[in-house]
Amino acid sequence: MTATDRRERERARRHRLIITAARELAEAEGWEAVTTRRLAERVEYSQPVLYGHFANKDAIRDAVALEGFGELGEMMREARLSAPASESIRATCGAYLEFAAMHPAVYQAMFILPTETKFASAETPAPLRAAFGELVGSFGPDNERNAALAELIWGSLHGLAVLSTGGRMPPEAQGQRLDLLVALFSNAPTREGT
Amino acid sequence: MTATDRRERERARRHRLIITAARELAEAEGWEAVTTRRLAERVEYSQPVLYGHFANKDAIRDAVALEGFGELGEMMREARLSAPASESIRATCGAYLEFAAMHPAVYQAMFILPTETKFASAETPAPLRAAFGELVGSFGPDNERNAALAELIWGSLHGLAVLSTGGRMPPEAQGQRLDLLVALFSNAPTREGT
DNA sequence: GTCAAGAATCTAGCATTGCTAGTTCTGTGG
DNA sequence: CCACAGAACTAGCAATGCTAGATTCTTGAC
Repeated sequence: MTATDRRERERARRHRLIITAARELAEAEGWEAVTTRRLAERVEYSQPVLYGHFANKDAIRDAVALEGFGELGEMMREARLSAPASESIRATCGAYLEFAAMHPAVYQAMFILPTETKFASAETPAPLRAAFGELVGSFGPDNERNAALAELIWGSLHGLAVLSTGGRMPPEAQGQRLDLLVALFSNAPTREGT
Repeated sequence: MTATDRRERERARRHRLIITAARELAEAEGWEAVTTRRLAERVEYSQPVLYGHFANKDAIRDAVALEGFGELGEMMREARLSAPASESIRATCGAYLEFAAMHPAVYQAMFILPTETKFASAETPAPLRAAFGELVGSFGPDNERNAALAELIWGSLHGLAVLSTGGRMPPEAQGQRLDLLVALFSNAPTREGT
């Protein structure tokens, strides 16, 4: 069945093509510029083929987001491993903010725009779990306390990322904010109470 | 000139009517349901009158946001004043999160959706400055250190607010997260370094 | 009171959007 | 070589933000 086999391969290739085209277009001109017509033109097919691959436009964005979760996890992992253990929080968080600044449109698809992707649930996709695991891991062993700290610092990082790329907070001072944030979280008491 | 005077009054009344109608519709069904047609129907005028009051649809949303900044500042102020001084950070931050949870659509217009409103600039509208001032004030006198802490905690609060209302973080645990956040920020050293 | 000037408001329409029904083309198996 | 299945396209629908042009309504001079 090499015939249908080849078809399968070509189909997968086109699937990837659509995702990367959407990503590039979004990164270049923002998600509001990603219309089904422009996207179709970009991949050199007509609109209906997009719907042969994805249920609707949002599903395409979700696919871009999923790709992003993988990359984000990878970036945080590498940053943590290539830094001394005493700096693992700082390195991981720095990688997070760097990713958000480098790929604002992908970041938007992951964490800002409406999505069908399930967070903190049984159906949460593996790359997302892995990325969050990196954040927890930077605090040490995976126990309840570190998970809580990781969740909180994730919230903080997300806030900083989104407010600065959205022009609501001066982006220049992001480094200082990160320093301050890491300092506060490193002072965290080992048990609750002082 | 009571004639033109009355016209002026009616015009102002309708201006307010449009804003509150947009707000209610957004809060009830989300901003994507706020179309110019539905909004026009709701205020019982035709579409073009909307454009006699606002440059475009986004300007209506910005007007809703501006109203929100006033209310948020007010809420934080009241919370801080009716709490013991030792709890002012906690009270102010609690009010922030409460506002975000109570008025998700308004919060979205203020801090998430694209906007023409200038943040951290000379043209920043007074209600926005006042609201941020409340946050700074909860840390004590308005100096550089407290401003930096306020900016950072604002980022953190925003992250928590947006991730929990967006279904990306379980909303039930918001109280615990707030406790943890406030504990970390209360431990902040007075001068940089340990 | 009448009637033209000007303001206020509406109707109707444009271009663009996401999505799809129905037709045409293409390549494969007999 | 041909009939047929699947793939791709054309053309269109309903809804969107916004606006030009027609229409109605108010106002003030005579």
